[in-house]
Amino acid sequence: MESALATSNAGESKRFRVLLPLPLKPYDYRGGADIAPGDVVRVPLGRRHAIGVAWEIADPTAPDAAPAAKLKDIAAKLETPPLGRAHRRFIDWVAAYTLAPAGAVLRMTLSVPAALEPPALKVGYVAGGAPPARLTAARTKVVALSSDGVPRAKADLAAQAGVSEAVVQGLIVQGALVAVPLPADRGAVSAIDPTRPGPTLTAAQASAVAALTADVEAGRFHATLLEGVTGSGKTEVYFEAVAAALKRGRQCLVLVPEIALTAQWLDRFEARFGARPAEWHSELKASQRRRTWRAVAEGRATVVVGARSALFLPFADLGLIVVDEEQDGSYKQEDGIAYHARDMAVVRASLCDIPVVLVSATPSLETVANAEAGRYARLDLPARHGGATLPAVVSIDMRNERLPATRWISMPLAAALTETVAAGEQSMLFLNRRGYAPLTLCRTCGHRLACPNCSTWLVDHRLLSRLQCHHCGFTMPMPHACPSCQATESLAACGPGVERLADEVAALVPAARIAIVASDTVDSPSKVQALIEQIEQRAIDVIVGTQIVAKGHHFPLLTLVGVIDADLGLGGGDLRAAERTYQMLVQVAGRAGRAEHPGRVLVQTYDPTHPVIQALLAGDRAQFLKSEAVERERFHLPPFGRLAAVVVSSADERAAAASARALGQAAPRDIAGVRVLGPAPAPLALLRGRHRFRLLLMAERGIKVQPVLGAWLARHTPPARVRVQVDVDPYSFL
DNA sequence: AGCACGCCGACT
DNA sequence: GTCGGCGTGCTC
Repeated sequence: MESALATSNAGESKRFRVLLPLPLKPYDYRGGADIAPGDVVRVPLGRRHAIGVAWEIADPTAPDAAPAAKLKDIAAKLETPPLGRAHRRFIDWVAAYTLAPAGAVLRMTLSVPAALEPPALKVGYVAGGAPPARLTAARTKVVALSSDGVPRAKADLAAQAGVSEAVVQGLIVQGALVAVPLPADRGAVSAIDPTRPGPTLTAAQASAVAALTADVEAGRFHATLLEGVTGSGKTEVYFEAVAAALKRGRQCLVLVPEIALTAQWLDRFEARFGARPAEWHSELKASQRRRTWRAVAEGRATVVVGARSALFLPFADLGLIVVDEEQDGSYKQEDGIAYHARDMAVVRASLCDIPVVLVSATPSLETVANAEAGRYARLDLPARHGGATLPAVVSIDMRNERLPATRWISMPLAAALTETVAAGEQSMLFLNRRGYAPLTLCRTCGHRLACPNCSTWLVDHRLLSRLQCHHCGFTMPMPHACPSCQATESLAACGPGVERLADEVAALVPAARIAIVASDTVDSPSKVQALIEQIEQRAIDVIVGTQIVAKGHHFPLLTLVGVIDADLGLGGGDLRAAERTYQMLVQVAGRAGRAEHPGRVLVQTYDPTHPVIQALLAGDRAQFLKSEAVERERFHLPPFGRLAAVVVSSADERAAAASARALGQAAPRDIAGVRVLGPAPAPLALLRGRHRFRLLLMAERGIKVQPVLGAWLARHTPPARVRVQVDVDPYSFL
């Protein structure tokens, strides 16, 4: 695959640019004829060694080339599959786009240092050499077991002989057992079988499959939006595209927003292909991570399902990328290198020259715009069951409800809840707030319990009996007295979280069996599985949950959905607030009445005339997208204009403010179609102990913002303790 | 990111 | 007099 090295005499050395997984530019090293671009190498760096990738052959005459006298030799080439040219170009592309040092992007690929080293040699032991000196009963067992000549690891030998490892160790020291190398555990080869017969497809599914299969077989870049409501069979359709790529011997990557929610997805995959795909997410154990990384690099893992970071895995021969739930906000990485995995998936597909499929029931405005402009093909799947009746959505105007300050469930919703539980059906209440109460204040002096590291209130988590900051990891026990005025019995919970809402449900419907579902109560795939089983077995009557209940699972008996505070996400002037809230509410509403049971959705709101609420009530998605697009176009917001956020932060507030001001002064002024707003304190002015200021660059659509940003930021070098982070295409305004 | 160097406060 | 805090700077 690699371009052949120019013919060179053996032993002659070349200059290589070596990219290290550090926030540095590439450094030049000397390498012999055994080194080729893409090789993973170990190089001396200062007084230590570092692992990096031979990126390309360097030009010694380049103006910024290091002087020959500074060059050091590449110390070794590691036994890791080389990083292909397309992958290296992808890393360079992401670095250029996000204005991050290429080394920092490489770090996302070389995220498992242990996988780069040769696998630890496993040692087994066989009987041999000296017979044991004092033949105890325990030693006899070990000798008898090992006399068959089969090498066993120390722990296996001890376990199988029923003795402790100390006994085995004693025999090893004596020389009665001798070490022999065990064959390295290379991990299982994928048992995923694309030739198993697929499901029977509807005509619409079959034609979508035909289009995607043709793309896979052409083996060329092509982006497709696969759109269809839940239950329209999108997953079956892209499974067939996966099968087509596998039949051609190529690897597939399926990106999903949150791996914890994919137990049902994994079951479906296994039902179709006879085995589970490799998983990639942050909760993997070190050993699994190492094995999977290696298997992906060596091409043994044929299908990977993973969170956004899986996009940087070193696939040996990627043939297809699928981005499921492409509209999901969790694809956007905010900290460190700010990138959008959906957009970068399209870039990776383009550089690898392979198809990419964006899948959604409610595609993002960006993706719809790309499809309408003809940049993406569009495949629509109609609902399968003759148009499963959409649940009736009704709004409740909370301004007329006059609820006491410690209640959040309106009369109509309370009545519906009681009826539904009495009928033996299930309900779901949606409130996007974890914990018991979002704010605790002192009734005596008015003091509010705030995070010491962030400008946010501490959230009362009664299930843990602690206060928690949702932005940094800060947590403390609930104090007995007010920290400010020392008054006791004076701290009051303000506002609802799901835990408190569950209390209210329990008071309203004492017989109801309630499950609180939030990222902190259901935080592992096994807990998700257990919860789903409980719901399916009708052991739960009311689900009270945050946004994690919005997607995924099909519960046939769920006939009532109550949205507690539909306006919650709409404040704050975030450019995507309306879109995000609408998507979320549509998904939540979609949980109701999926089978024969008709469902209903009650939406509590203080602003029933808001376009988001109106669109939800009317069930008119197209109209909503259109009016939202008009708004964004008017203000030159994405996708009709470009944004880049610059966040200046430091533990030292004055230093951060000074740098932010300096950047404001240095901002480009005379470029047509570009303007810079700010600096202003960021909405989260203090985050994890750092004071933050924001600047926002707005540009017309056709303008490449990276050169503008690059030139701008080069005009001010902040002191070391001040960090300047750039977010091209920011999602939130935090 | 490491790991050095270097320049100011509390110890043997 | 030294030990050691972590601010600043460099690594081909």
